[in-house]
Amino acid sequence: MDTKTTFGKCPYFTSQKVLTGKWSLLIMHYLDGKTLRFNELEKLLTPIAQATLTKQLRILEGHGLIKRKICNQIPPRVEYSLSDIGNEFKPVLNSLELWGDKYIEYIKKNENAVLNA
Amino acid sequence: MDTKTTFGKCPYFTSQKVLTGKWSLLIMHYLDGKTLRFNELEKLLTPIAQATLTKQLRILEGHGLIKRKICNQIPPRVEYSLSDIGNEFKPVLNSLELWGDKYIEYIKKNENAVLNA
DNA sequence: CTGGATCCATTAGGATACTG
DNA sequence: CAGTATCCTAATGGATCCAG
Repeated sequence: MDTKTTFGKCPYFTSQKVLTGKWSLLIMHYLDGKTLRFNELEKLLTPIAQATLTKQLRILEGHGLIKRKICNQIPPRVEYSLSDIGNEFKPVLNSLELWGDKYIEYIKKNENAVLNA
Repeated sequence: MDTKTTFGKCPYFTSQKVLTGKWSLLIMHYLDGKTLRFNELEKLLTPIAQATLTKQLRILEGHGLIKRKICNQIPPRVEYSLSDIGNEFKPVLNSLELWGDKYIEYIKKNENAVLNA
């Protein structure tokens, strides 16, 4: 069992491959139900570097999770949105958000515990 | 908004921080509902390197997601299991598994599409 | 059996400058 | 506006050797 064998077979390993990247979850979240321009994503993800955002978007697009629509205009306009399989990811985002909030609470309690110790 | 500001506030950013690591999701999955020894995890995660597994476990433990129980024996026995907050992660694992399987199907269809093109 | 300590190769993220 | 190209640094994963 090597990486290539596992990718495309184990759902966890495959997910982890797809979700690598410091910004991937946030991008998926922001595009959830919306269509955003490069510019708008950049602002939402401040302080992300422009080049970094481009790379992350290319990766997600390469994995088929997001769509890229180019409108030939001056100035250029490029719109990003979730693909079909990207939309299927919504339940993961929801459960992740719930857990993330619980975890943040857990951290706070833990900090207090440390302070009280 | 910088990294420190966001961590512990945005559930997505926080989750991503916690879930970094090539093996974290798989470890969480294997420990879901079970208690496993270092040795057993190592076999399940083949071909992971011993040192890598140790590091990943320390990271997850540091984030409070897993518990480490040391049984003073010869030979040594160390048992890993999910913590309370780690157990709360179960819904994420479930939705992730569902999506992962869908995504694997998607990849297969896509390969066929390419072949038929 | 578990895992610490090193060292190394690869990758990821980002700063910066430039372009249609 | 939405990139591309380049270079740089930090972080990650892993191989190897050693130890209680």
